[in-house]
Amino acid sequence: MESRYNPASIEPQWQQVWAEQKLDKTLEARDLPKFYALSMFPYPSGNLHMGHVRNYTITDVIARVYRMRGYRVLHPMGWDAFGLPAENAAIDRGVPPAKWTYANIANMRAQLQRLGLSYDWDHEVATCSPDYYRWTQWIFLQFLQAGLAYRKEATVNWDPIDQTVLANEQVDSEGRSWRSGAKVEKRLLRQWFLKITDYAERLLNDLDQLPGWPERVKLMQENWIGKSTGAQVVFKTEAGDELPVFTTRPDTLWGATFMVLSPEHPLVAKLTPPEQADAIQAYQTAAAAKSEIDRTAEDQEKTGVWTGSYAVNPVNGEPIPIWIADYVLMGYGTGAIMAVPAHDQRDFEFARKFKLPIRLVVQPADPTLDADTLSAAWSQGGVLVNSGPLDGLPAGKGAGQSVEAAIQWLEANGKGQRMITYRLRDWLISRQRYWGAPIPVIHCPNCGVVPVPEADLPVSLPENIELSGRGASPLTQLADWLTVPCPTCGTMAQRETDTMDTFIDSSWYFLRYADAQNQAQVFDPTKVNDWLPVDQYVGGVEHAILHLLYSRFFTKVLHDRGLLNFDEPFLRLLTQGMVQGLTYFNPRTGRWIASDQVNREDPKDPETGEALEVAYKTMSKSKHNGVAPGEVIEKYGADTARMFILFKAPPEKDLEWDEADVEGQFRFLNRVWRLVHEFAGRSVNPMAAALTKPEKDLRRAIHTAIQESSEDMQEGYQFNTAISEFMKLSNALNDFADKASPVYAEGITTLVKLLAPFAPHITEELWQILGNAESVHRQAWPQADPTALVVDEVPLVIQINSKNREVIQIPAGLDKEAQEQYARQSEAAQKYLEGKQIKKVVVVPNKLVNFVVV
RNA sequence: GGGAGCGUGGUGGAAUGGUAGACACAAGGCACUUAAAAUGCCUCGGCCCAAAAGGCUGUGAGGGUUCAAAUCCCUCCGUUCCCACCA
Repeated sequence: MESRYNPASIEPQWQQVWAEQKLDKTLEARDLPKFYALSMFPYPSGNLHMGHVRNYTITDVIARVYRMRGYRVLHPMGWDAFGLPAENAAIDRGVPPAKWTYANIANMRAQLQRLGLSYDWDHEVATCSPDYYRWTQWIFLQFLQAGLAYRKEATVNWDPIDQTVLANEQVDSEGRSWRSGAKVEKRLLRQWFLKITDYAERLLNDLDQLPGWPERVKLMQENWIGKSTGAQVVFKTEAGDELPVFTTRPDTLWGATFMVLSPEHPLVAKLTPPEQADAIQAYQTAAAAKSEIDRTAEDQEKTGVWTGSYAVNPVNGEPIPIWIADYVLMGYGTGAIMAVPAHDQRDFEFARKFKLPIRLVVQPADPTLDADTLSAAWSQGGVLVNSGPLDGLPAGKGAGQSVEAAIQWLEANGKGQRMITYRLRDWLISRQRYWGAPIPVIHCPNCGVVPVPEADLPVSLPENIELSGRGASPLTQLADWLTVPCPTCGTMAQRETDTMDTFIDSSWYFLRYADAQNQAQVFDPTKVNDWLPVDQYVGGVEHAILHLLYSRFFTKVLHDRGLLNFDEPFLRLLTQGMVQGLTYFNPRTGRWIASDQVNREDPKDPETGEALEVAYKTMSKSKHNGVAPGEVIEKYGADTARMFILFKAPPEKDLEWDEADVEGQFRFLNRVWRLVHEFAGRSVNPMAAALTKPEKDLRRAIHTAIQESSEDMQEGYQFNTAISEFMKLSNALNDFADKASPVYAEGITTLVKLLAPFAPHITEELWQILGNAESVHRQAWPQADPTALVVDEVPLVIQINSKNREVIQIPAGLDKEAQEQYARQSEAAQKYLEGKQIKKVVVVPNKLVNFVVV
């Protein structure tokens, strides 16, 4: 009867049974409460890494617990399948991107299935499939109709040797093309944008509606949207041209002693007298040659050139010189600033370097500042001085303070107006790439930009192509594909050859999952409104900004188009930490060495014999750490891998993968295996009228495990402490003598059920060995019996002057006086209270009594 | 420079105002075994005492609030992440 726990044989066997029985099919019964559990879908790179395993295991446990609690659960999986790696692989190996991608999907799907993840594969989507991108294109047309998609010029990275557009990630830190090594140039192209800025205010405000999101993610989104309130003030040049500036500190306008324009500012040429022209042009050329990185680098010394012109400060009529400097960016605000050196550090450094005047307009009570001796800009509080109508006001942004007063004064005197700006830019979605969803528009010489009629969707991507990595997108070379009659006038016209940013594909996939196979519509609104919003979303914190913001934007737009009855897609969000692998580092050679080549006790470089440093690296980014999920699963089984990754650290924290610790989880599962096998087939005594003391204690242990692990799963998903509860229960069962007791039987079945969402295969096997025909995954999640949790006695801590002196057992639930009486009779009290005067007694019911004595 | 977080045994971590170190990993010892593996049992923050009993001390450092602080407040140190010449 006794058999060894052999995951390699039972796991695939049960996976097959579950697949045949469609155990993980999504329940559609409308009378059950719904739960939508979602993991961020992977890019099909070809292989699962430990970060994936962690992500999907977390969501799978949540989905399984909700099923056992009686919910109908949608738990789908799919593929974020468009993107650059497929093109790179195509160039390197001469395989068409589609073929490479689908092969990877097949491979990774098999790896996911091997982990025992309870997906309903009937809801699978792949963003590169025409069934999917047809609707991505349809949604783009919705944006176009809503006036939320438009074209404007924007720069791209241009490789002059390969004659191709490069993604930012294809440009190295020196500004060279990764493939040709050519110095990358900037080129202007007309490209498509989505007007996410129209939604900036809602995307910001609605963060308040997301109590189930981590605060730090909301804060990151808030910072990314970057709302700032201030004023627009128009300065005039001597020639009468207008130079609007945006400032968050309009109260310091009286302290503006010069202006700075971005070197690219369109008025620069006009402002420059001939004698300054050479200097200005030289500076502009130098600024243009600087890479983004150089220009935004920290501790960059201030540079700049005077244009030779002056502007008039509208609040006091003073002429102030106009400079250009590369620390002012054309892409932010108006590309021009008023400089207040006394109260802005960058302006201060600039003024000191070029000997420009500094005028104090905020004077704090202490220290008393003097513009001549100022060592840094004063950006803190104080009272306004030298500021005409604002003199004497407290500096600050609140009502009645200087900023608000300044805005009101500017508006009343017609010198400027209140203005709100956002750091958020419109979303550039054009990619000069092949492997993406084609933007469904046609350029007609007569009609201009014409949307492809919905009936003609999808605009399919020709799949059998060859990529060279040189020249323009292959779409521009395919005459058959490129040339089509204009849908409006019939003239021969050309298709748009840009494809969409892959972030578009992933901004709506969670909607399609609810109705993945719909051929007639993007989705049936009834189904989507039923399943959505997502109840629990799980993924890496690296997506905290872009993906989550774009998905929220899409959901709001589709809501406003009347397609959805909700406008926030994800109710609760869990951002899981990274998985890192143990590696060794040789500080002299700078080489990383995999852990399996090094003796842990005495890490030495296998080639040079030098001592090594221990380090952890992110699994997905390092090739040097030899731990792939495949090997671990082969050696210990999927259940052990799942248990380990959940037990090792709380889900939000980074996790260091160390194979030595995996053994511990394997041993725990083996112990459970033995416990159940030793029990199975035994006869169980009938329930006696009264439980013995050990039975009562065991019953309390059982129901404590239920109670605690259920709480751990409810609040914050503390899988690590939930598993430790299972271990405690297993230890209690192991120590329990009367194996024929009905309470012991209750403990065994409870343990198997509690463990089922975590280790689905071994529990299914053990459940069957216990004589059950139905799957353990169809059982109800155990309920804690409050009567079993009741304790007769509690430990009481006796403190004298807050120092622990003794622990005694007292009856539970005593009133304060009775509890104090027990405490007074304790040995510690007798010993330490003798001859002392009691100043105060603190009684915490069922916990402690503290005697404060002198 | 701005924002957020973290800092607890040899290690991962537990404890969110009330017995610090749950549950594990590693390590050491013992039992079983011809032996090994597996398994079971014991010890395991530091210091004092021959040992036990016991005592003192201990959650990055310093201070504060409280009968009571890993937990709350202030200052500093270290570290991680995000953003950043953002007007």
